[in-house]
Amino acid sequence: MGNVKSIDRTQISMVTPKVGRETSSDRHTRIYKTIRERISLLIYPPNSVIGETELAGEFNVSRTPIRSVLQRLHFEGLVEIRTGVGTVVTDIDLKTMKEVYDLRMYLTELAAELSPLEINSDHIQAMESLLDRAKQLHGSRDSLGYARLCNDLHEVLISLIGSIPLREISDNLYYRSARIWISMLPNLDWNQIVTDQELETSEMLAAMKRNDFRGVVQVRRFYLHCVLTRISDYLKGRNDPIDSRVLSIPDHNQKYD
Amino acid sequence: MGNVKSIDRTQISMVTPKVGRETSSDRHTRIYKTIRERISLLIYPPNSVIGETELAGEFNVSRTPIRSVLQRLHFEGLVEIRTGVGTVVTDIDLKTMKEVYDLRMYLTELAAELSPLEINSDHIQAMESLLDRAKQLHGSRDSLGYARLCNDLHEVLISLIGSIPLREISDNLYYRSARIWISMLPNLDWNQIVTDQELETSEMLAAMKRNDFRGVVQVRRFYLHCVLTRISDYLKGRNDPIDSRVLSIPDHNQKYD
DNA sequence: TATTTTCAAGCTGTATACAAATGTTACATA
DNA sequence: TATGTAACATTTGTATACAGCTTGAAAATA
Repeated sequence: MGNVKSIDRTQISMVTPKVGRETSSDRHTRIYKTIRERISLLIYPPNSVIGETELAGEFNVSRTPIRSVLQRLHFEGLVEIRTGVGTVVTDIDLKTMKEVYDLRMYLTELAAELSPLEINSDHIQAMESLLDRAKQLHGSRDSLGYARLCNDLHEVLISLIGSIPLREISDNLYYRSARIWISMLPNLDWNQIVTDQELETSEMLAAMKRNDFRGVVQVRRFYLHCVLTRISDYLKGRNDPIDSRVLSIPDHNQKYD
Repeated sequence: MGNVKSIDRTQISMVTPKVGRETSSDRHTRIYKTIRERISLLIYPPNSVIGETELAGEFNVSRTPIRSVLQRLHFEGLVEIRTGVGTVVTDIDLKTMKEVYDLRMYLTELAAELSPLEINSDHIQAMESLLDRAKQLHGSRDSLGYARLCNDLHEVLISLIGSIPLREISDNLYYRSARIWISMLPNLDWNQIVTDQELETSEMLAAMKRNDFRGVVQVRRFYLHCVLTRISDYLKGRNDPIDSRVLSIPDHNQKYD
């Protein structure tokens, strides 16, 4: 066996670089999550252009690491990189949206079958916090707060998925479809939306207190069904022909700044 | 409305660049598929190191486009990029392998439910060709030919999936798990494997001739179940403790060349 | 005036020099 | 002999200059 010194050395070399400074990979993840969140919150709305140089300046790096992040977002379907133009936030067409929501509904149920994790007090506390935030949304029409709430709820739910590949796929599909729902909020009944959200959260919380993951995912599946129905109903209600572009309601064509 | 001339101009500008030279995106896809195939065929075996400079030389580009491809393969879990070391082909641990196979079995059935495409004569012809190739494998122990056959069968099957997100996910999961099965071939009964493959293909072909996509995916699911069972059985039969590394049979630690 | 052409500004794509990290190997030393 | 150390070769990570492409506006032209 090794002596005490060699063990100490190993421990030091394991700890030092983590505490000391941010890894290249860590920085990639940080920038990636930041931009992905901005897309999901419509801070970068669909069809807006986000330039590499601009982001490089903001995060104090060169274009190279930024390009790495943007290419990843491109592979995941969140942005489109056009030569000579810029990196454009994608705008989901109707067919893809339907496909993604259908998939999410199936995979949500699957999450309860494929090695679900134990529900612990941390999860329940997180959900209680989310329920509080849902209740506070009734007053003002805070779309951004609602969007953040959706993201955080998603975060709690995927943390219960034991299968890592399934968790990654669920995460990807969520961010691929979330923005379209948020984009529609201005045209829908705010009180109804917030009430639904509050109901969903409280029913999930109740199921989690019974340690009933299947109950949780059934609530989730029903919620997704409702969202998809609301979107379809709204699109049917509009008179102009649906041109496969869903989000032409606000004017998104100008550059973000 | 625009006159004839302007229409002509549009058509020209749409066609010319596609025919003339390879797009940057096309080249990315070509290199990506090439390297991914090499990984799936064990030309780059698990734990082998593939250097950026080496690939850059082979494909006559600089490191930059190669890095783009390798990062994509990294996001998809096929390689691990280690600073100062190189890009290493990943070696799946037992738990992840089980998770991926379980997922693939569920998603295979889902493919028949979610907007399946029509089975046409092209598909049937392709399958008949695959069946021929399977029959010819009986004589010599051609692992590489078997691996190519598996890849080509996979290609036909995902071409029947109408839902594009589901197709992409299925593709990704296939390449994430395919190598481990190929890695095990030297330790298994060759005739049994080839017979199974021939049977799977012929049953799928029969189902396709009935235009029975559900039949096809049920054959596929059963096949995946058999593969998973074979892998588990083999691992149980070995006496050494399973150390979460599955593929320690051949010596993969040296560099590919 | 309407249309075509030209060109310039701004963006992404690529190549490359250099920085940082890793692992090995030789060497000094207890 | 065993061990710690330091130099070195090799690899990935980053910054940056430049090339190629796209778009829109100005200028030329029918």
